[in-house]
Parts: sequence; C-alpha cells; structure tokens
Amino acid sequence: MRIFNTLTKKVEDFIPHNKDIVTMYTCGPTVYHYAHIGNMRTYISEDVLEKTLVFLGYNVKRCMNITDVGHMVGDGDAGEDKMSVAAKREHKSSLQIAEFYTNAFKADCEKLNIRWPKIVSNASDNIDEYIKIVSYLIDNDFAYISDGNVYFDTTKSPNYYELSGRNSDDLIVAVREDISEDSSKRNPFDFGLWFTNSKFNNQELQWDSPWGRGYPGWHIECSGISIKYLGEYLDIHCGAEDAVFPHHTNEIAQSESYLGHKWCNYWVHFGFLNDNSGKMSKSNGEFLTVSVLEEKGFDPIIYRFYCLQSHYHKQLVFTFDGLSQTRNTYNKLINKIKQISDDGSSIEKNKTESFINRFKDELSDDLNTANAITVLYDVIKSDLNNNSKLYLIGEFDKVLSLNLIQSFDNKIEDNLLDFINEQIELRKCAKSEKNYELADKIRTDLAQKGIVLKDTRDGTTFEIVK
RNA sequence: GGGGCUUUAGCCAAGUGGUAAGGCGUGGGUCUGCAACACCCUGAUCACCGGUUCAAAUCCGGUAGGCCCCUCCA
Repeated sequence: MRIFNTLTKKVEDFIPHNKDIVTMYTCGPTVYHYAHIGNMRTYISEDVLEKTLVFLGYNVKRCMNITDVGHMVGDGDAGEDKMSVAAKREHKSSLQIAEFYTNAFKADCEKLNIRWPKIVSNASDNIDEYIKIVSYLIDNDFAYISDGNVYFDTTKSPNYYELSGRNSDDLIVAVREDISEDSSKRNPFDFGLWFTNSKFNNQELQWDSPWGRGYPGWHIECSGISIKYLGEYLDIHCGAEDAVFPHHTNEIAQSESYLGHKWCNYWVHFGFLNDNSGKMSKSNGEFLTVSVLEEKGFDPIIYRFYCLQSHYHKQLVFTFDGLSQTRNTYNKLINKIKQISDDGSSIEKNKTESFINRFKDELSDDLNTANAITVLYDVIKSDLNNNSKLYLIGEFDKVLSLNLIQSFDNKIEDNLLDFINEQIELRKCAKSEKNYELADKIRTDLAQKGIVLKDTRDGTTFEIVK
C-alpha cells in the first residue's frame, strides 16, 4: 500500500507500527447541524481507505470522535459557539442537539454505505483524559495558565511547523487583519487547551478541572480520544485538507509533548468538494445534504460513485449535471451486471486472481479508485464465465460499496407476475394485429407502475424499477 | 503577503520519460412497428512559453487561470 503522506509531502509505502494491527483515527463531525455532501466526501474517502486496508489483509482498528462540546470560533474572533447557536436556534439543549445530529449523521453514513467505525466516542465522554494530558503538559512546562485559561506554548514544540510546511516567519506575516489577538497568550500561535474564562460564558456544557470550571480546547479532544482508544502509536490520522493547520498541527504538538515520542506516521488529507462558486459552506444558509440529493431523485449511492470516480486528494467540483451523468453511468453499469446471471459455472481461480491483483494494485497506488473502477469494467468485458465475474464484482464491492450486486430476485408476488405476463401476452397480440396504439398503451401503463418492458429477439422481458 | 494544490477531448477522469486508459454524452450504424435496452463504430498531442533529453502530458524554469489554508469550517 502506498499513500500520500502530508507529513513528508510524498507518496510513501505504508508500514504500520505493529504489523498485526493498523490503528486509524478519523476526525469526526461537529454535530451542530446536518452534514453537507462535502463533509460526506471525506467520510466516503476514509471508508474506502479503511476497506482497502482490510481488503489488503490488514486488521484495522479505527476510531472516530463526535464533537459535541463547544467548538470555538476563534480566540479573538467575534462569533458564537456553534453548539450554543444551534441550541438557541432550535430551542433544545446542547446535548439534545448533539444527539439529534449524531443520529442524522449516522443515517447519512448508512445511505452512503459508509461503515460506522468500531470505536466512536463523544468528546464530552472523555474529559478525564483531557485533564490528564493537560495536567502533564503544565507540569512539564509545555503549557501555561494565563487569565484562567490553559495554553500550549508552541515554542516548546520543535517541529511545530513540519506538517503544514510553514514557518514562524510566514505565520507572523500571515496573521489576518480581521483577527484580534488574544492578549493572554505568550506567542500568537499558542492555542487553548482548557478554557475557564472566555467570552463564551453561555457555554452550556462545562466541567470541573484543576484550573476551574470550564471546557476543553478544540484540539485536545482528538489527541485525547485517539491516545485513549488507539494507544501511544497511531498509524494513520485522517481528515479533510483544512484540518492540516492548525488542528492537526496542534494535535501533533500536544500529543508528542505528552507522549515524549513520535505519535503518528501517516497523515492523510482529503480534498474539498467545491461548487461552482468555491467551497461548500454551512454558514451561508442553504447547503446540500444527502437528503436534498434524495429529494431531487438521486440515490445517495450515486454520489458515492461520483466521489470514487475522482481522486480523494484532488478537489472536486460538484454539479448536478455531473451527478446526472454519474447516475447514467451507474445505471448502465448495474444493467450490465444484471445481465450476468448465475449459470452454475465454477469460479476460474487462476483467472480471477489476476483481476483481484490488478484491483489491489490500483487501490494500493494511493487509492486510485478511478482505475479500480476501470478494472471492474474490464472484468465485465472479459471472457470469464459468469460466476467468476459475479465473484469478482462481489469482491470489488467490498471496497467500492456501490451495491453492485443487488438482490434482483426480490420476490414478485404471484398475482403481479400473472398480471404482467397477461399484459405482455395482450400486447403481443396487439402487435401481431398491428394495433400499435394498444400495444404502446399497455407499455406506458406498465411503465407508470414501474414495470419496464424490453423487446428482445427472444421475446419480451420486463424489469421492475423502483 | 506567506504556505499548498490544480490545469488532459463537450463533461468526469487515468496516466511521472518512449508516440494519450476508462466512463458519460454526441454523431453514425445493427436491432425495432416505434421506443427503450443491448451491441458496433466515432473524438484530444495533454493551459501557454522556454529549457533538459535520442525521446516529455510526464523532468526543470517562467507566464496565465482555478481552488484551498493562514486559528469557524470536512
């Protein structure tokens, strides 16, 4: 397996710390609103990464957090805590909001065939862990208390800029003019580990700590949850590209200061989904969710396919034209697969193996899903017998998860079947009498019931579409 | 201002030195009463300029466009 590592800016061979088990951490959603399809692109990519590793024979232990505590807008920014805003908007408590949107997120994942990680933990359930880490950081002089808040001292982290590829000079110049500095910090890029004193005193969820009643900083939750559930050595840490700085940069700083050694070897970042005007955002009101796609008549799996056709690392522009095109592609693909029937043939192991290997090679090449899909097409076009093809398609779908093998034998009730056959017979008579008006009427009437007739050389067949 | 990504046919997109995969669409054809389905055929010298090389979409330099990040954001 080769994968692009943000840490080194190169595609590298993947070598897990412990060859028996791969630990993988993915930054989860902040559950203050529905996820938009751009958010979901990242989770689709992570799902493919996990399933690829499993397909290649790795044992994967994956963990994801759910951010249900206050997400700071910025230390100096005018702004409000997102959870509180949502709570106010919907007249619910923060916890109710979090629960509601966690469930919505879970439902979206199911629709997109994203496997729910084995370990999912709420930020609010691990406060003890954060306190433990923050205490250590203070005791060992990596962090300091100022104006009631605890800050990480970035000058104590020698490789602070490694992941982001920046340097301190860049950042000093780069400070945006619209951000007012938090005067409590020693250095402008120090970040909060624990807050007891901020302008967000309407924060609903607060906990007691050695530094007073308050709540954790944004970055500490991922470090805490990851270390708690996956141990001191993490193989893969994933997230969207915007998390590189400052979120992941800060995670590295605090985690490695706490652990005293290198923490995570592979940092994998996913490209954004943009629309024609640029990045998708929740802040400007309307945004695209999985449900909106469904309302517009798109099976969410079409969107998964849309994502898999391009590379995870590249930014992708979303358009409904593009999605329609993908729907067409998908329907044709499924149609081709439907025509491959189980004919009792035995699987040609010697031939299927080379296709499996090609499929693995493409995925191993930095998750080249577009080429993996091409291998799928090659299987369909190949001279393999039917059951070999079906076997391969089923195997590939373990990673692609596009519902390629659908249960077509969904039982048709006998009386419906009789009815259809009756209609087909009627139409056949009409056709032979050249009564095409009646023949066409029968066809359109059936079509309206979701029964599509197909005239083939061997007679008329039908297909039930939903 | 700084950091990074990106630019391949109408659209999506693969391809990191040897004369451009795949998919969708389009057009033409086979089939058909018609239609749908299916099948066959159909297209680009790779943003631009310069360099390295026997040879570059692929390496180097520059120009232009698009996008992301620089403490909300997947």
